[in-house]
Parts: sequence; C-alpha cells; structure tokens
Amino acid sequence: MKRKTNQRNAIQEVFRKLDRPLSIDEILKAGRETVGTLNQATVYRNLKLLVQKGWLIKIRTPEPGAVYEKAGKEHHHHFQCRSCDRLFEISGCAFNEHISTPPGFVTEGHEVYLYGTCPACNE
Amino acid sequence: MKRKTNQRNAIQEVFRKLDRPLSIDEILKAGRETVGTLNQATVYRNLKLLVQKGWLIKIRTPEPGAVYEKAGKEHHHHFQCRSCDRLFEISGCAFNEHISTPPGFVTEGHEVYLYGTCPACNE
DNA sequence: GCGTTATTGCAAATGAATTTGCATTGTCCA
DNA sequence: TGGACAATGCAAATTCATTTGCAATAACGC
Repeated sequence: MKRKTNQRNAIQEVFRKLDRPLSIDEILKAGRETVGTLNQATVYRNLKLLVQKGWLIKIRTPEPGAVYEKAGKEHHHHFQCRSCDRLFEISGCAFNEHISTPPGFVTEGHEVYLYGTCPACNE
Repeated sequence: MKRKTNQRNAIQEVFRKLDRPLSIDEILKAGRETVGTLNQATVYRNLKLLVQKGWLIKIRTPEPGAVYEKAGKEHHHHFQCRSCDRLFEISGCAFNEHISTPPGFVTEGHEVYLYGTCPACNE
C-alpha cells in the first residue's frame, strides 16, 4: 500500500458512508458508484491490505458469511434484516455471559446476532 | 428414505450419543466407528434426507460453518470451545432482545454464540 | 515530464464444500 | 427366496468464494 488510488479511496469511502458491516458484493456495488470499473479482484486485494493495515476487520457471520467492518469499534453486536439482508451494528450489549454458562464452561467472549426488520423495511 | 440402512442408523446414533451440534467431519468420523466404510457422500445424502424428514436441522455458525443438530430442541444457544473446537448446546437464555434494539428495529429472533473452554479442556 | 513499479482489470486458476453418475450392494415385499 | 430398486461407495463433476498471472495503467519521486 504505497500509492493512493481512486479504487482504494472509493472502498474506504463506502465504509465511511454506509457505516455498517459490508459483504464483498455490497462493497463492490457501492464502490462502483464512484469508480465504475472497480473490479472484484481489486476489492479483494484492497480489503486484504486494509485488514493488514488494521483499518478493517474481517468477521464471519452465520448467514452472509464473510463481512468487513471498520476496526476499532467498541463491543457491539449485529442485527440482520430479514427483508433486505443488510447487517447493522447494534451498540451496547444486554447480555451477561456468565449467567448463561453452565458449570465447567469458562466463557471468554460472545457474539449476538439479532434478526428482524430494519427501520427502512418497516415502511 | 424407504429402507433402513446401517449407515443411516449409525448417523442417527451419533447424534443421539453425542447430543451436540455436529459438523460433517465429526459425523463422518464418529459414524465410522460403527460402520467403518461409511462414505462422505452417504453422510451428505443422509443428512439431507434427515433434514427433509424434519429429524435434523441445519444451522450455520460463524466459525465451523454448517453444522447439524437434532430438531425440536427448545430455545438455546451455542458454546464453542476454543481449544477443541467442539460446539455445545447451552440451554436457557439470559438475553432480552428488546433491551438492545434501537428504535425502528423490530427484532424477531436472536442467536448467541459463546466462546471459551469446555469442561473437558479445563483439565 | 519521465521512468519505476505499485496497482488495476481481466480471465484463468485454485481450494473447499457439496453434488452427482454409475456400477455394485443390500433391503424388503411378493 | 428372488427380484425390484433404494442406498452405498467411489471418483469425477459442480459450485462458489477467493487468489493469482500477466499485460496495461497510473501514481509519484526525481
């Protein structure tokens, strides 16, 4: 990552604008509104670079699979809209991991996925 | 699914015995202790049949990917051991989905994944 | 502006999970 | 018990996400 390019810029801009976890296809589609010729291989290459640089993190979700989100966010969970399939970040956490864990299990972390409909899809 | 076979029997027995969500490889490995010649394609075919029949459900988890568990269990979540990678069912639920949801989002369901070490791996 | 070389676009290659074709085997009903 | 055909084992085929080779393009230090 030694030179600035429109493509990489467009990709980062997509994250700044949409501010939610994004799949490869969402990144590609949104990035093309800026660059047009943006190629999938370029997206993959830049995502890898941005993860290495620590600007993005890659996470795996049960459903869409691999998605990327901006690094450095505080503890949060994810909401997936069953209508538009988009993922959203839900800040805060109403979950006490110690309550649920049976004896013998030592819990070190947790992830919560909520499913439902997002504001845009609720009319 | 018109005939009983040792292979299908072995697969169902694996679920009854281990009583936790299982990946294809775990099913294959455990099933071979009974059948020996059990083939991966046979496992795939029988899992599909058992899901159709409603005896199993297929779930996707962030990490191992596709796993299968016996159908009809009540609301529960999953615990994955970071040491042995096995998945476990955690009954009950210390999570109130309405507390976390920002206005505009309508939550219909949730899944919780806990990570840590299982009793067997804690010595 | 020029040259070096990082980056891109494209298409082909790869890898992993799942499926399928087909000959063989095994179940079970008449 | 015999025959029909469901189910199996094996290997090859398919699918889907991701990576890679390579020629063309473009960023940026001189």
